[in-house]
Amino acid sequence: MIASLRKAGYRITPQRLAILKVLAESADHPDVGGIHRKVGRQYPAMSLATVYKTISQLKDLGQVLELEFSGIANRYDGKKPYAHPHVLCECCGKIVDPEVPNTEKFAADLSRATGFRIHSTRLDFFGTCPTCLRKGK
Amino acid sequence: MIASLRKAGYRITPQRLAILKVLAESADHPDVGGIHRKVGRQYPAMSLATVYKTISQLKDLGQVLELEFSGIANRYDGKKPYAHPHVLCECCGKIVDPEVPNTEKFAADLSRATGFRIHSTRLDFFGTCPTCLRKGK
DNA sequence: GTCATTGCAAAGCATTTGCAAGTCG
DNA sequence: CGACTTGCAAATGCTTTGCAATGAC
Repeated sequence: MIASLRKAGYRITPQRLAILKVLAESADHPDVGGIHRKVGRQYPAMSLATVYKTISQLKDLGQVLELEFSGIANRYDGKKPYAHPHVLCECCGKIVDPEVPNTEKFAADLSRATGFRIHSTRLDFFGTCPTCLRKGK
Repeated sequence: MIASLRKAGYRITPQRLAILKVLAESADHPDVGGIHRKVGRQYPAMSLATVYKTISQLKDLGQVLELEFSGIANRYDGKKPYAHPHVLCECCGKIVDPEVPNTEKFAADLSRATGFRIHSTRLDFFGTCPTCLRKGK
């Protein structure tokens, strides 16, 4: 990620490094608020705007995947920055990456059927996770 | 839709009828602004809030499918109010329903693999439609 | 020293909510 | 008539933007 930013002409600031670190280490698909909170332990003056701006650059460079939601804050995946299915628990907000084969074939079939050129894919499933189910929904 | 509202104890007002009419007749997955604009030809005083409230009720009754997007307004489908794949043109905003088989099987496999109980599904594809491609992207 | 970046505050949008006035049943 | 609805305005929550001060290279 650092190399990618440098190559694109962006400057490497301590704030950015801290944000990259959180993104690279988080397996839980955090939202901007969550990233800001974690980085804030080291940089209490960090602005939300800085997190948004840095993520936007990483997104443009293809280093981070943005999971868009309406109603709730977008979530970010710095570990697998390419389109893949997600399952979200509507009870606790947890997001997991299920094993699903042939997701690209899906898009290819679709492109053939509709004549669209497909740029990106969104395969999301919403439900209740095993932990929340056990707690009685 | 009318019967469904009445059965649920909601009143049938002229404003609601006009909104239902637009939803039932629109094949282009309109957003709230678009619905409001169309209904406004007959009811210039119609409030956006009324459109939002009516759609929310229809959503609860399962009579309308809400397509959530972040960044752009949500779109609504009153013709096929159950989860199905969509392809959206990022250039002109057009949404089409492609033919894709076995989408329920997808969710079933996933439920087995993750232990989640799946409530709803989101299969969206983003790209450029043939018309916009022809116009040179 | 330059120019990108930061942090703050204000603006922007889609959506929701509170409430007085109006109306369906 | 009483309870549900309407329409307005204000509020909310996430995200973006403008701008002066700061800091990377």
